[in-house]
Amino acid sequence: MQTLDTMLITIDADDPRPLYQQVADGIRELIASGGLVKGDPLPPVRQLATSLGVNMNTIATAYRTLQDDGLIAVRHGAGSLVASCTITNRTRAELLSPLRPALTQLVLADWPLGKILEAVKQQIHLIKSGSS
Amino acid sequence: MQTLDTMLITIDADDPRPLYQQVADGIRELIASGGLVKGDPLPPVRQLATSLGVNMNTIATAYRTLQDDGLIAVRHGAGSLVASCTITNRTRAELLSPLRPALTQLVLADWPLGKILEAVKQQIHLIKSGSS
Amino acid sequence: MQTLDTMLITIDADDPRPLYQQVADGIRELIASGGLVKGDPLPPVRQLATSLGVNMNTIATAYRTLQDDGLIAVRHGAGSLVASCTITNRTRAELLSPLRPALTQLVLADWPLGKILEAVKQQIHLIKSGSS
Amino acid sequence: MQTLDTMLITIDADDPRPLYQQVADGIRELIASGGLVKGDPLPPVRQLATSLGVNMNTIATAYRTLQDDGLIAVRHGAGSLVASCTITNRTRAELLSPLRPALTQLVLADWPLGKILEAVKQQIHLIKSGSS
DNA sequence: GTGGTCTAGACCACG
DNA sequence: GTGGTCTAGACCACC
Repeated sequence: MQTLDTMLITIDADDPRPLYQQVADGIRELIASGGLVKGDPLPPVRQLATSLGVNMNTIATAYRTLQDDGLIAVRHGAGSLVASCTITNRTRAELLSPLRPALTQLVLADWPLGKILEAVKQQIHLIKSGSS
Repeated sequence: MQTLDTMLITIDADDPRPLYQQVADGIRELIASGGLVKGDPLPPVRQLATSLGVNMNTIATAYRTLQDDGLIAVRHGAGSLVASCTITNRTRAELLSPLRPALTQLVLADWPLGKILEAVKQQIHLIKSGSS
Repeated sequence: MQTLDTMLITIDADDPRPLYQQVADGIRELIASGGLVKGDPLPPVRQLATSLGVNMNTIATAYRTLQDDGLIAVRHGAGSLVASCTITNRTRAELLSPLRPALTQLVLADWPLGKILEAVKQQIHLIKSGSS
Repeated sequence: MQTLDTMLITIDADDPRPLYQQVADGIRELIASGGLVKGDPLPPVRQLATSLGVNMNTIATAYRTLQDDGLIAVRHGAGSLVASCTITNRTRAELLSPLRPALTQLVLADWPLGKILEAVKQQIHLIKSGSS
């Protein structure tokens, strides 16, 4: 059981992703890292909104996205909580397709295979440990 | 030297990426795979547009993106060509940041590290060989 | 005369209906099935609330809804009871309007008329027999 | 091929459904009736919004709902169109569950089975013919 | 007090 | 000109 105070999500205006997706991705990482486990409550929409300095609706959209993923449950009038820590019902192709352009950039930057794998391993470690 | 007819870029309306980015990513993969090398001409904007069934501006935007990468040179009135086969001027963080959310999905899907690395190796191989 | 212990109402967090309406609908089905008849007492708000694991106000709202239907009588300080087993004062249009979107879904799912009528017959039988 | 002018969707402030759902349900009926077929363009978000006297975002939400159903395709910057005329990937239980409370009301109103079936047949006919 | 919905209006991304 | 995103603020439904 985790207190909500550990919610460390950062919003970056220069990030190409829309704000609500940055928030959703941030919470996904928190769940992936074990920082949030099944049953943990999420902060109220309004609280997280003021805490991150964004609009209420932005957070609501992020929560709706996570609800569609089956990762969280939003209970009208009673707050939201982590419903599951794993994503299922997603095909291998759907999971891998966002990887393609990201890896293409590394190939074009002339990174050798070993360096890429090393970086991937490091990123996964960072995700699982909940760092930066 | 490669003829332009081998340009095999596929556009998918269900892909979350905007069309212009699908086009740009497609050309990036062609360059990464060696299917296009330095000096190779790119098809005229109009021709690629009609060939892919998209708007001319969509292709123009894609070319502009690639120009910003330094990968292609757009010569007003004289067509475009591949200017370089490697991306430089990109920080390690910029290159790795799109990897984060893609890998988070795999972690949430409960893929073990080995399976992820195997998939990454396979994807890189597909990119370098210019497959699917 | 029916004892209250046979109250078998199930609450489902994934149901799109609000909790109070699930409770009200459940009691409506119990009355429609003959599981509760005119004069039968309903469980006290507090008891049903703890029994279903929901808030007291949720039950109170459900009872108020049923009272508006004329199905139950809520006597301050003396418990509630089934006041009638039939709904009146409802226009044909009011009764049929919730059917429209439900049937539209079946039409969009390409169910032939016969299959829909069969399913309707089965559902009515389930309601009248008080099953699942 | 249908012109957009035939879009006859009515918004009712007294309807318990939220506005965006009334719009989505209205378009679902238009598709179910054959008034809109695969490939038909939908009116631009802004146009339908002013035409119905609601906010742009309300229509955008309705369109997003229909997109999630797979019924329409929304193409950023290029309008929306009907992508399919049938709903799939929905379990029998999911399709039938909204029928339960609607039928319960009719049972409580003491409608005999025959009258209910007759009304259901009529409603389906109205849906398929695109009437009121 | 919680989340849901809606509005008006702005700005941006896209085709 | 299209749809997407975001804001500020309001009101309602729900628990």
